[in-house]
Amino acid sequence: MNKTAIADVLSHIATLLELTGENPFKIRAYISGARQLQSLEQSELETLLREERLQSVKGIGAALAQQIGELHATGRSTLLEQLQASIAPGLVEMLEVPGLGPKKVKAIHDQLGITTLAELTTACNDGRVAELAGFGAKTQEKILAGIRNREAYGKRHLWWAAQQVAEPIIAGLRALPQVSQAEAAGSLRRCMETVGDLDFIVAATDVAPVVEWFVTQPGVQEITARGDTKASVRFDTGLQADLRLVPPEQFAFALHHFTGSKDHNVQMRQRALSIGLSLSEWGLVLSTGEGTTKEKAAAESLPAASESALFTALGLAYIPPELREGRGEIEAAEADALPHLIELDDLRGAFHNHTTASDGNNTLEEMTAAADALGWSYLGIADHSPSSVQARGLSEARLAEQVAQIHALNATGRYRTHVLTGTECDILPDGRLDFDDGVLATLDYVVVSVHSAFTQSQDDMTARIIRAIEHPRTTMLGHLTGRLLLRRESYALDVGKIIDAAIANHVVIELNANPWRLDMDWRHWRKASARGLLCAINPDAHDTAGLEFVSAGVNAARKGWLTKNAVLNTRPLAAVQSWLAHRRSGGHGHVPPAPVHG
DNA sequence: GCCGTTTTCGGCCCGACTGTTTTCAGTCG
Repeated sequence: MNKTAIADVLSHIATLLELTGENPFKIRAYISGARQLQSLEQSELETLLREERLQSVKGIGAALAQQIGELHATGRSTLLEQLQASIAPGLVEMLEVPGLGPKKVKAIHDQLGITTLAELTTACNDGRVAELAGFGAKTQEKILAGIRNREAYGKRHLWWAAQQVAEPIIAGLRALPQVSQAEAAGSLRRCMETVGDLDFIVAATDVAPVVEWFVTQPGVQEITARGDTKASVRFDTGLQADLRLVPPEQFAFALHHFTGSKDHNVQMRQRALSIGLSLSEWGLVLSTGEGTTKEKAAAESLPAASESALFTALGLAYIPPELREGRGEIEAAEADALPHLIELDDLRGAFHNHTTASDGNNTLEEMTAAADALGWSYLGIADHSPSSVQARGLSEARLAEQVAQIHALNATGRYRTHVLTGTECDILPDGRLDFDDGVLATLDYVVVSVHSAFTQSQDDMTARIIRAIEHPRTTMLGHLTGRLLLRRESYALDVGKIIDAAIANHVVIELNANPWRLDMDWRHWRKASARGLLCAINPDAHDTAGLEFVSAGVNAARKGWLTKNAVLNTRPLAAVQSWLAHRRSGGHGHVPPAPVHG
């Protein structure tokens, strides 16, 4: 089993342990172990297992090391099998119903003998659930509603879509006279690729009008909580949103707390404790003395007018929200070694875009005009190759015609944006490219992508892509895994091996910025970039509006700790042209390091 | 189950909200 599969098993064991009423800290140990494991590289895990040093990883002790070893070697867990034999799978499903936690599920099971959601629905309709101790009519109704809305409640949303809902709410909150500060927090602010719900943090003195405004927004279908410091609503799209109201002096602490991630917060609190302080959403206080953190925070919190001040108080450089994933950012901030992250304004153009020649919805000239309006120095056109019949892939002749059009367009000088000639060339099932070398040689660059035979084995797919990477005409690899967020999983492939091959062959890997893709995933970039992999942030635009997807790509790049220098399309046109020319001239494997700009 | 330069035992983040209670348990984040 690989580390992801093992981590999934450990998390599942934690869930099952919850249902048995186990010690919560034991459960937390399994969850934390799974997280630690996930943050290791597969190769690190192999090494640690081989050298029997797994227990050197913080959070993994004897028991977890044994579990992990067993799962790695055999793919099975005796503990998991024991738990599965004793717990009906329907109980795990019940945990997903909002309002139902392990205690209530256990009560429902033990006292009513219920093991499935269907039985639970019947029992609620019969009024039997309301009669249980600690339950009542409202709980029963909430369970029924939760089961009905399970799909919508549980669904995550693309960051791009959630951002569009959040933007007007933030603007509206800021416009209220009672509000001095308002920000979105949570996974939206951290720019996760998908978002579970929205969190808004508001500094206000008079809360009632703010709550009233919030719960009466268009699209609000249900108000699920409404108090003096918090209100929750659910939109008709299923997206949920929380509003949290704090006094102005607590704003920075609350914003930090609700931005998370959970891992980041745990580490921040540990860091605070290590220097004699206690950090909470309420403030930062001395960890000694009587009283709760909240009581002390109200009376004596160290002031923090901003998140920056909060980090400073803990001896840390400011950590941008995108990095707050508990993946080493606190250590880096302590050493003042955080990267200077790429910004949207750093981009000078992009390489992977489509026109009406293949499956795009805007013409070459419309796309160019749109790029010009964005201030781009260059726009790469990479329409599909012949094998992508469904996308009207270009024949050799049509490609030659398009290249001639591009040269003619550039010659007019009509746009400040220089158009580069490229192709998104299919990687055929055996790893050959879909155009002959001679055709590829007429282009400024070549993006290679998989669009067929998604069901190949991992070994075949990996070998196929590596063969394409080793092709001397290949400039960059498009959408590495083929995933569509919330819709389609990645095809099977060994990402590590492909990154190795790209670095060895000086091939760029694209960060496809289409909000449905964001592929290659941000989690791989930090290490890959440190090893010399060059990134290109490409919108994969199929219309003029699609060019703006690059902002989602920049978000993902920032999450991957990428700097401006790590991304090819931050370079000026001349530098990009000379880089591409060098690659075409057979500089294969001998490309000098990228010049440093800015 | 994990951890430890005060500890090998006794902690492990903790507060808001809801619904059920009549002082608090469970859930959530």
